Amino acid sequence: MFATLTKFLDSKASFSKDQLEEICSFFSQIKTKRNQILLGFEDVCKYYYFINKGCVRLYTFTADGNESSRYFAFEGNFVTALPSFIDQQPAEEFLQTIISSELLSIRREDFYRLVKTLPAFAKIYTEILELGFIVAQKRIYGFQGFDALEKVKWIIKHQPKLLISVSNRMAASYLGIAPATLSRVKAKLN
Amino acid sequence: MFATLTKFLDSKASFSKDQLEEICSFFSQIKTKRNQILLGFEDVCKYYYFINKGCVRLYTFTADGNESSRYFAFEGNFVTALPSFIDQQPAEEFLQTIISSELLSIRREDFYRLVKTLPAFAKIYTEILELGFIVAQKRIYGFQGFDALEKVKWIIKHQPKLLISVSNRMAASYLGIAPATLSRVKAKLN
DNA sequence: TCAAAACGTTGACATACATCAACATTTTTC
DNA sequence: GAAAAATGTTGATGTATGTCAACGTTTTGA
Repeated sequence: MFATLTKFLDSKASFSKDQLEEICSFFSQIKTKRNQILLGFEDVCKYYYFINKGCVRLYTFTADGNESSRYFAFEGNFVTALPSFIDQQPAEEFLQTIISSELLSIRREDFYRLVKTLPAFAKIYTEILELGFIVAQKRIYGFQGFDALEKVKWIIKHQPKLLISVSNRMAASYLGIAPATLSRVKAKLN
Repeated sequence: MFATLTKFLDSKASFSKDQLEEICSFFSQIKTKRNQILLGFEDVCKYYYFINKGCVRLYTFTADGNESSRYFAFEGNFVTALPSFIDQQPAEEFLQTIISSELLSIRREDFYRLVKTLPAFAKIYTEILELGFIVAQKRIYGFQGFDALEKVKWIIKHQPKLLISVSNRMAASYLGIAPATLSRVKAKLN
């Protein structure tokens, strides 16, 4: 149950067996269904999730009422609605398992207690923040000045898993284009 | 010379007089001219900057060769090309003082030494990361689904300083619209 | 202080892409 | 396993905004 998590932790910093056990003791397993909402819009986010199996999507609605996907997290990664998790304000996004998934959740208090008490865990948190920042920046700024075709090519190159694992509609909403446009671009690429 | 910086630090965490002095001792003052480049594209970023006076812009060029402004930092704030600063890869952006400015710079090694040795300073760094992440997310995702008019209204509401302090061209490139479009939208708002 | 450069504004025009709709296909659910 | 719902595809059409150009104004730097 904790194999993937301990492997992840070990790859990022060095922990003793006891420490790993202590960390794992704070996580509970959750099984979710397809399209299950983990966090609703304007909920305050209380949990950090580690994905044992499945896929979690972060998404929201734009001003004109369209879905906008922000992030897809797959097996072996942490995910949460970070802004809300950090400052405990109502989230401006949803967390959803788009396929039936197996997650490990840790409560915010426990998470921050680990950050406070285990320097190696604090280091992992810093890395998550740094990496999250970098990835978000690259993704978003990388798209600036790209037309639909270039966006699709970019995503095929940098996140090939995405177009395979995720519906056209969701992928399109991640790329910031209409599903019809994505469909046409894909046709052009064959 | 360090008044603004110590005020900033004190507002974020508690330091002893000695600690503040130690921290300040790592900063050197720089005076820059209008449009001076602090960090070129593909340079590796070695410094964190604190702005005593002036304004620093983070910008890059899009695939189609247009300038794209990512961030404007004003007096009393830290700024750097974070992705490059963190992982020491060539920056995919420029750092520039758009008006003549007075900065305090700290070298990366010194910065991380402070993070390592002073828990209060580490806390500030974590906060910078968290806040940077949140601000970047809100800004960028906030614009999704906005047309030009809505973007301009948003910026007037949330960063009123920006349209005043910054040229039309730069503001437009921050909003992801053409200068001509910004001009037209502003005319419409009067 | 003045010439030169940069910038802002406005109009005419072009175009990528959204939207809508109709139909085909796949997936879900009971 | 059949009916229903969701999704993907393709065509026709509209529109917001980019681009280009011309001109007036402001800023700059020697």
